[in-house]
Amino acid sequence: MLSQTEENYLKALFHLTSETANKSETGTNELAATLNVKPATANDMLKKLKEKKLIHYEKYGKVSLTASGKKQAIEVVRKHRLWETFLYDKLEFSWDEVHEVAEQLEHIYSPKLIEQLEKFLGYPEFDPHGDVIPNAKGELKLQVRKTLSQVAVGKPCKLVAVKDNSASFLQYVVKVGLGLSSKIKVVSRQEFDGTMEIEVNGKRSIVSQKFAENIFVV
Amino acid sequence: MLSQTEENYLKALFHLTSETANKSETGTNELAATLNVKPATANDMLKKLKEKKLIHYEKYGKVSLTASGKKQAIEVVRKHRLWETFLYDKLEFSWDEVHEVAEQLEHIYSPKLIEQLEKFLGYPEFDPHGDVIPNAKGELKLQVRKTLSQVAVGKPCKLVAVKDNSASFLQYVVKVGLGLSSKIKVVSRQEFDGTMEIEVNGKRSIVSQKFAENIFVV
DNA sequence: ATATAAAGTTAGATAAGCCTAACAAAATAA
DNA sequence: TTATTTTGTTAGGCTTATCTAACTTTATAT
Repeated sequence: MLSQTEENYLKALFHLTSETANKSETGTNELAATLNVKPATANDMLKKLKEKKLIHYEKYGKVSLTASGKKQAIEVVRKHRLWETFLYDKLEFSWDEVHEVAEQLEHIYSPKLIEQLEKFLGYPEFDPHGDVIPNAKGELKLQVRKTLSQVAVGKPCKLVAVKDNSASFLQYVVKVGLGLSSKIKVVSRQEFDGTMEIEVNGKRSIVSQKFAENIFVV
Repeated sequence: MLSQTEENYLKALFHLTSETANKSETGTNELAATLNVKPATANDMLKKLKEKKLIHYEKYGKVSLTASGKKQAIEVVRKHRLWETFLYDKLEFSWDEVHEVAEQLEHIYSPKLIEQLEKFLGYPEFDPHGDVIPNAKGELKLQVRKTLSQVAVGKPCKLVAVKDNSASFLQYVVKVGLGLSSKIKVVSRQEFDGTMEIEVNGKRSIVSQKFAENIFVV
């Protein structure tokens, strides 16, 4: 069985090499930065994960998950998202509070627990941030979605998910009046720096390009 | 904050020095045996816990919890029992399955999680094994109860809790036809080895003294 | 009252996961 | 195409929690 640390490395690799991230490989430094460890530490773990055949990796080369590594990473993601849903739906946690606790809960080992939790929650398809919850087989629907920053001026769209799950970002999102399924209209965009004006329920706000890049819409 | 390991040592010390165990102190070897580690390992941890003022301990002396240590131990017990209740009441876990998973869940850190979980469960007083769940202040009702082995022949009694929480014991308990609140009549007892015959719902069984010592009744 | 047994302690080792400092390779820019 | 910057690796150390083996203290039994 994998240690919590190993699970965290696999999960980070999964996120860094997913469709959402638009690339299929990553490097030691990027991985280290994601996990808040030094490159030397990440390097040690890469050797270990390669040894266990969970990643493709050669010295000085790029890193990607093997089928086995991806399967295990998805299982962690599945647990994370189910727990987030539990906290949000059943325990009155807010959008920005669920992530941190789910980071701990995702490492609990008990197949029956996850099975029953999923059943108890009514086999949810999406977590509170709008992300797809992989099913028990590790399959996850590919979502067609773009970021708010890619929407044309004048176009209405709907928020389906957020990219960043940090409390600070989510609190900001709420402050602008946004939530899952919010309808957004792009009023204008600055050519210079991508800053845009948006309208949500009649309320207008100015948001940065960085902000808009972290909002997924359809 | 305490490590999982430290929490486990405190919990073990709590159980070994509780009213139920009929003593207020324990030793290195007993503690080590409970936690399935070697005495040398337990000894190291005792020094560390003393340093943190969580236990009373002097070289070659007996061990007991300080007020601070007891408070933290009870918090772990509280979490353990709330999670057991969750698994049993909400996720269809059986009597003998809850303990193992709760051993993992009890170490999740999130005050809000426990608060909300307790509320969600309807502020339960007892866990699935009949043990009292400490409240948020760390208070726990002292239960007056004796073991089945102490019941006089001919006396009827009611199962209120079990001492051993292992799956093997609990499965045996179920096999004999027992569960929480089961009514038991002591039919006879062997003077020689304490083996007793009991009757549960009209069904008679022979049980060992060791078995009877692990059943709490009123 | 002393010998033996039981309980407890110490020293030194190991593995996981992290670090810093020094170095090597690869990518980029002049 | 060479110099510089970025990226990645190695070597050696630290901490936590574990172990074994040897030793010491306390308790028990004759």
